[in-house]
Amino acid sequence: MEVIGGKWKSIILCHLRLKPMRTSELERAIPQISQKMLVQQLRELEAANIVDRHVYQEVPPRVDYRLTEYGHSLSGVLHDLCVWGEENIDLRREQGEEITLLHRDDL
Amino acid sequence: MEVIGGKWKSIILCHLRLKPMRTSELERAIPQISQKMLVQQLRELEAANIVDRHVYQEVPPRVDYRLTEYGHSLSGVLHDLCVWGEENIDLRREQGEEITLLHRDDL
DNA sequence: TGGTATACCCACTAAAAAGTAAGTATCAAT
DNA sequence: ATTGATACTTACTTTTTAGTGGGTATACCA
Repeated sequence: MEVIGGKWKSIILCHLRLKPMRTSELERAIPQISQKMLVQQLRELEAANIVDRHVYQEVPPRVDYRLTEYGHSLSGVLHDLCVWGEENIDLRREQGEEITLLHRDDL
Repeated sequence: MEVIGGKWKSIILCHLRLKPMRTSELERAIPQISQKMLVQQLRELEAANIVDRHVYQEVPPRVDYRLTEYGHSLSGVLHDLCVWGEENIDLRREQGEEITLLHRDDL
């Protein structure tokens, strides 16, 4: 939980699980996140060796982030959690709860 | 993540996954948690319909907590997360990191 | 020279989560 | 009347996490 906890990490990871993504792509994919939080969470995931920051030697600058091999070892858990979460949301929606979150449409 | 996030919920759930437990048992099983946090987290898990608070009509009072059926649907994910976490800890210990947490010995 | 594009970084503030220490309620047994 | 056991509450403080609004650096291109 220390590694994937917090408001944003699991969401970021769910995106990166599918393909490497650039900063700006992630920003678009997760519109609610601020630049600061995005960078900060990516740094922490990098420090935990879950994602790899890949810099292209180009101008204008280009960077993308991808799961490391170790990060991929989380993929299954993440997927299951995601599936559970979506069922969870469905259940709660059926019970009339209003849920407007970062799920489903983003993932 | 809203349901199982935070510092304590996943730990509590990992215990309850195995068997119903009383307040005092949980306190002993998770020595670092304060009474306040334990009760507070249990209340939140109850509100999310993940755990069920079972009161015995006895004196002195007796209460235990157990996963609801819905809570059990998390059991698999929780287990996988736990396994990943332990591998994670092993890896980091091999690399000389000092980790003193609530894991392994408690679970 | 100024504009564009990308990927940041920094200082500050606000909000949420967690921690601490003490108190409450019940009722039986002594 | 006091103690003991259990399961909480409450008030308060500290720490952590998240959000806001700005700024920086590089280098091409007109």
